[in-house]
Amino acid sequence: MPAAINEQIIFNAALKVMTERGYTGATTKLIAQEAGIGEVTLFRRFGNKETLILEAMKQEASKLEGSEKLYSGKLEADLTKIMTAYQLLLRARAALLLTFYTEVTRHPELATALEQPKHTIGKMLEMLGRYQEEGKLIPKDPMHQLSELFGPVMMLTLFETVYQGKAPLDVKLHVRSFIKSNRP
Amino acid sequence: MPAAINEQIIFNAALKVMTERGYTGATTKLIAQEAGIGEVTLFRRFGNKETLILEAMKQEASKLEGSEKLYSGKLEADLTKIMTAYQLLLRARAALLLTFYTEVTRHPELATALEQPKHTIGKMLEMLGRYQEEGKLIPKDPMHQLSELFGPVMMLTLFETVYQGKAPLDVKLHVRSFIKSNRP
DNA sequence: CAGGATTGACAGTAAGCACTTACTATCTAT
DNA sequence: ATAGATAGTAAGTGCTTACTGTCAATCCTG
Repeated sequence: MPAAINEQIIFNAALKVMTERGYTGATTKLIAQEAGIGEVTLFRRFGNKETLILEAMKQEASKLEGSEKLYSGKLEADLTKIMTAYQLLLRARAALLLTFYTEVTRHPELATALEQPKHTIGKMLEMLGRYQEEGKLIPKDPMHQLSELFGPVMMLTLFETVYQGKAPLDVKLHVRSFIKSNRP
Repeated sequence: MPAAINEQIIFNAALKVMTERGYTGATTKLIAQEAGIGEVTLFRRFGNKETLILEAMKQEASKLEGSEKLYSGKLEADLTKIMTAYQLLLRARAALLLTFYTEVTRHPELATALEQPKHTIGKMLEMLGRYQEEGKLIPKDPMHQLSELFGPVMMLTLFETVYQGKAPLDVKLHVRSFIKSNRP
């Protein structure tokens, strides 16, 4: 039943299969099945598997782009805001992020899909640096400070699949605790 | 040149190849090459690939076993000790742990290899609970507290491969900061 | 030094992979 | 109504995979 195929359907299928089975495990046959289309269509549209996966990854990564500005001058509000968004994203896409990460080290061609997230992290580091300059945070490597914020949430979310039944971290409390130990 | 083959050589090769290429990517041919033995030997010794990988994973996981007791009564010393050990382990085996984790969700047969790490984590949670009872730590979900300790180190280590040139977290400072925000 | 055990080397099998080719069917725009 | 673009189906290519069988060479033990 030929009709114009929405690329989003293909991307979603590709990412879903790749999340479940990794890069090599995500066969074109399975992706086509998941998307409900013919396998040949994938090659007609994207040329090869690598391009298909890469475009799907890039498109997903582009969703990270928070167009809003991170810095407002109110430290606790800013941190709570990005942490809430990050926790949501992580809970929804934890497995995908992990797969992204491990597969990128194995297939360096896929690294271009990481530029967007890198940029977003850069903006967060800038924000922390600015609060440091204002004397609202201890001056230290902003990357370390970011790890103190995001690391616990990341770890809890990842462990959720193995150690089930754990309540998620309370973001507001966590931010307050972070500020408490990072206040000059 | 036939001679009794040390199993450790095979396990190391299997884990190295699997770390670099994942479960399906770790072909028996590559593992044999890495170990410097004939591919057929692998099947004679382990029967099939799954058993080989599983035994290699289990053997590696068993090294996590800290026979020493975690609780000494001195909070800061205890935390610093396990954090130092953990950071070392993570820096050496970050990619392996990540591969463990992602592959386990894809090949549930491999899950038995996770029992040892689970047990070790359980003992850490016990230790934190005990310090909570003594009033040396805020009472809260020990898993959350553990995430505050390990999460930042984990995140920094994982990001090291992508964002290079970052100085590792100072464990002593991190522990002190953790105690500061988790003191009643 | 004899003999059982273990090895490597070589060959081969069935299945699955990415990808191609050839053809037919449907939709859309004119 | 027709042409061009896009879809599905079916078959097949060459390669790689896990795994098996066979056999001679080498080691370790008694």
